[in-house]
Amino acid sequence: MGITKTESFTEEQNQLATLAKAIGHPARIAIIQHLIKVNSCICGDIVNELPLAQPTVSQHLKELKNAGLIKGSLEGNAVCYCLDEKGFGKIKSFFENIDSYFNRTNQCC
Amino acid sequence: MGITKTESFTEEQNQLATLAKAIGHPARIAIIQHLIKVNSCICGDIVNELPLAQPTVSQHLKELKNAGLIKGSLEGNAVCYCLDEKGFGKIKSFFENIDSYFNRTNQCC
DNA sequence: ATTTATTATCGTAATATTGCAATATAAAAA
DNA sequence: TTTTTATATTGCAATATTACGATAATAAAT
Repeated sequence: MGITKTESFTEEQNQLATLAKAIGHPARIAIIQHLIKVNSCICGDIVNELPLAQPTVSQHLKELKNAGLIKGSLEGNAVCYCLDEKGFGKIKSFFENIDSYFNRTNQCC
Repeated sequence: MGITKTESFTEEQNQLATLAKAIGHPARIAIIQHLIKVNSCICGDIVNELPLAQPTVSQHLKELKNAGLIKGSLEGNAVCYCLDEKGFGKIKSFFENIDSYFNRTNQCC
């Protein structure tokens, strides 16, 4: 098949999976890290930062945008990108739950 | 191509991507959530919790195990699964960085 | 020893992802 | 207006992922 059985899972599960999946590529990790590093919006230079062709980078940016992890606003003929708190906020509580799990539970296996 | 250019990225970027990718499927989110919920190792009943056939679940468990997100130890003819702090620890600091980014930076776009 | 229960592996079909060349689009600059 | 610059879209080939039936492997139970 190759098709995920989305309808069999809760909306929350699908949402978290979508976010994690969007993060789950080294190029997209690199984009996120770059946006953290420059600590502000960045216009344009993302393509120069990555070892990938421009259409490939554009595609990765689109996926991050669809997931709500970055925002891009037109700034003349360039686009200004920055991290989007909305997407990251959603996945944050998931990892906080895991953190509190490890804080209250001993490793058993 | 369909092949990720792993060699073009840092080891950290590839590692984080591998972890996020492993989390990035609703069935694997469901497995993780179930392990949190029962708050201990769980032997066997994971297949019954998911709307997927046994081989599919087994495959998802394997991926989580390979990523270092869960551990499984033999317990008779069953297997005892629990979350693995190792994998989650690696991805934790990444999200902490993002958190501190949002704490010190105003949304601009 | 045979059966039962649990998990893993193999094989395979369907679909998704990755990457890029070519091309399109759109705004600024000349 | 033409050119340049920056980004997006299309089309396609290569590879990866998802799912499951069939089957294997292993240990407990009978």
